[in-house]
Formats: sequence, structure tokens, C-alpha cells
Amino acid sequence: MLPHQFFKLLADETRVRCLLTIAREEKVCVAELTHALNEGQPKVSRHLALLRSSGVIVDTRQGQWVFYRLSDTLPGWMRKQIRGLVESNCLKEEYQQDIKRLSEMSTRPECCL
Amino acid sequence: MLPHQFFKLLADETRVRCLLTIAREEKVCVAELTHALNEGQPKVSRHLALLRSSGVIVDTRQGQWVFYRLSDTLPGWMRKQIRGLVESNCLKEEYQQDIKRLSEMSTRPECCL
DNA sequence: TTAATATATATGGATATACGTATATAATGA
DNA sequence: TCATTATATACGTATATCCATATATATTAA
Repeated sequence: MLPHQFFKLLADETRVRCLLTIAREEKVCVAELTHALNEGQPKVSRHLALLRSSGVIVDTRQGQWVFYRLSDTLPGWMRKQIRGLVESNCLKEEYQQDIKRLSEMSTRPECCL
Repeated sequence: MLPHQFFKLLADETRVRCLLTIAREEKVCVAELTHALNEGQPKVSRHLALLRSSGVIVDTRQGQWVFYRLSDTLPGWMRKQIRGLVESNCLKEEYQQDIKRLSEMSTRPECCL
């Protein structure tokens, strides 16, 4: 994948937040993501589908739940860009809400306990 | 600037190539860029205008020429992403043509000698 | 089999983006 | 002043993107 194609994937706020959450949590299900981002399920699924069809994330079904994680065949430079973002201090504030909502998820589905 | 806004700037191949060239050369004029990228002048100018109006690059006029360089007030995480790209080995091949064309620029304008 | 839950996709419409061509502006030099 | 060179912008069009709503699929459990 060429750089601009990778960056096009990151050019949408929902996808950045999905990717940051997935990278941080290693493995999350769609229900967790919709809760963490506080966005509708079809919207989150649509963006996950884009990331998946581009090979950046992979899905595994476990019962009724579908989990996403980063592909383990990502080229080094992509992995580096993602890691850079996750570790970036100046972004900690921007999307801290997502982390918080996820950790405070009250009715967390069975799958995630 | 939020991450997805920055990445939207990088979501176009012409802009990525402009930015990579600018980052590598420190300072380039539009004529050099159009030659290096082998693209039309209005196209290059249009994309430079976008990068400029977003504050990622700055322009300085010297006579008839306008030079572009990275803004020196870029937040650390942006600078890091750009540096990561420039240093990425796996990209060396992709845009090596741009470097080559620039170095072989035969009728290099006065400004660039 | 039916109901419920989790997730995915399809559809239509609004908005954004990129392009090529034409033209405008700015600086230089005759 | 006029011509030339360097760069920027405007315009119309084609395409892409995003969203919300509705619906489809898959799994589980009763």
C-alpha cells in the first residue's frame, strides 16, 4: 500500500479513533468500540469494514462477537506511524474520552469481561 | 490540528510527494517541485496552497521564485510522522524517481543553482 | 422454530475533492 | 511601457466520501 492510500484510511476521525483504540487494546469487539467512541453501530461497522478490506485490521469471530486487532503483517512503516500516534502525548487529551468511556463501560458484554 | 485533519493532507499522492521532497530538500521552489514530480504547475501549486493554508509548510518569495519549507512550528507528532516517512526504507523505491529527476534537473532555474 | 443479540451491508442524498484548462497576479528586464 | 517568466487561482465537471435509516446475516438460547 502506498503512503497516501494508508493516510486516506486515517483521514477520517472515526477511523483514527477506531485504530487508536484497537492498537491500544490489542483486541476489541464492535460493541466495545461503539461504546468507547459513542457512535452508532452501522457507522462504526462501516469504517471497520474499510480498515479490514485494506488489510490494516483483521477480524475474528468468537460466538456472536467479532473482534478486531491490527494485522500482524503490517509493513514496518505503517506500524511505526500507528505506534507514533498512540504514544503521542499531545493526542492523549483529544481522545482520552474514548479510553475513559471504554474503561467505564457499565453494561460490558460478556465477551469483554 | 487533529490527526485525521493532518492525515487528510497526506491522503493525496501529489501532496505526499511534495511534502517528502520539501522535507528532504529543506527548501525548494515550485519549479523544482513540478520538475521533480513531473506534474503540471497548476496542479502542484494547488496542492501546495492546501498544505500552506493548513500551516504545514510556509512560503517565502525570493524574486520571481517562491520557496517552500516545512513550518518550524509543527507539533512534534506531525514532525515525527513526516520524519518517519522520509526515513522509511520501504518507500525509498516508490518515490525515488522524484529524487532522481530533481538531481538530474537539466535546465535548473537560476534560483536553484 | 422463534426471538433476541451482535454485526454487516445496501440505498439515496448531501457534500467534498481532484482534475484540466484558462486566466490572473507578481516580479524582472528590455 | 511591454514582454517574459514564475506562480496562483477560478471555473466547471467528474468522482469520491460520508451519513442516517433501513434491512440483512449470523449466532445463541428458549
